[in-house]
Amino acid sequence: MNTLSYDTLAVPAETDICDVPSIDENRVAALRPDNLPFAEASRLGEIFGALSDPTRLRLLDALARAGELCVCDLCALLNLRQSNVSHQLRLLRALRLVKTRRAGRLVFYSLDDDHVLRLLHVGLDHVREESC
Amino acid sequence: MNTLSYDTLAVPAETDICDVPSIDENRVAALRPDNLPFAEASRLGEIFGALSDPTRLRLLDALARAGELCVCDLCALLNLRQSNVSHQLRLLRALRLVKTRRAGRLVFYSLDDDHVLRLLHVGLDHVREESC
DNA sequence: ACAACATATGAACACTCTTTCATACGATAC
DNA sequence: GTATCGTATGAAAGAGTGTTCATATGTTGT
Repeated sequence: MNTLSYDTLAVPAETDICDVPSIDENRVAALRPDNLPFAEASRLGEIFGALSDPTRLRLLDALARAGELCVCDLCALLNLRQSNVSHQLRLLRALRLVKTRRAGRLVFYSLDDDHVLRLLHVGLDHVREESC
Repeated sequence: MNTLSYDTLAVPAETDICDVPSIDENRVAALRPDNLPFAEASRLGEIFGALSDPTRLRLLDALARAGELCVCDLCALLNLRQSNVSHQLRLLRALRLVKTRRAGRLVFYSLDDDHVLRLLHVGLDHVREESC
């Protein structure tokens, strides 16, 4: 999960230089203007990176099913240590995938974004389909 | 991107033990049977993990736009070293996100799965929407 | 005030990833 | 066959990640 943010359009800021004589230079030149900018790819990578860990996926799935849950309930439900749950939720919150609501000393977490749910569903479709 | 595969249903195989007296034991008990199994979360995490890297995202985006491209064209298009491109494509191929076609000494890569495209689109929607 | 509870945070360890260089493999052309 | 081109792979360095323990912060109740 990369957090860098330098951009790459036609002329990249990376140190990489292609070491192969390109085969179809016209085609490449035509495609290049529409390249996904590196900064956007990085931001997108952060989101997918948040979804790349089984523990975080189980947390998100639990929140999706329950609506909202406090930290200690998530601990009990998924059998995780409290500090682990807090750390992971912190990461998800930083990416605005999850939001919080305080109720006394409890803090209830819930999904903050509709896209996350869609990503989970599409991903699960993929996983379940391929196992046929 | 975790590659372990032990399972967790009602009774998890992890060494984790919750150290907090649960607040809402009934609610937790009701939710537990539908928990996302750890194995499934791991598999799902692998897919998202493949999408968590900017370089791989740019490769996939390029393939999505071009239909298919050989390794050296991807190098030229994204300004990446050949071995880097090969390594990343190998990973994507292992997850069946990408497929290959040989033509002489060239190897053309293309997207193998429709879900990947949808994941990219939903993800990009999310990223572009939040920057408003 | 204090004690008890829920959550957050910092440091540290083991582990994994990304990228690179060097080199091997495979196919074509001579 | 040999040379050349395109691709794949192994090893290694540096950076990053996930989880844990210990502890801090903040809230409630007495």
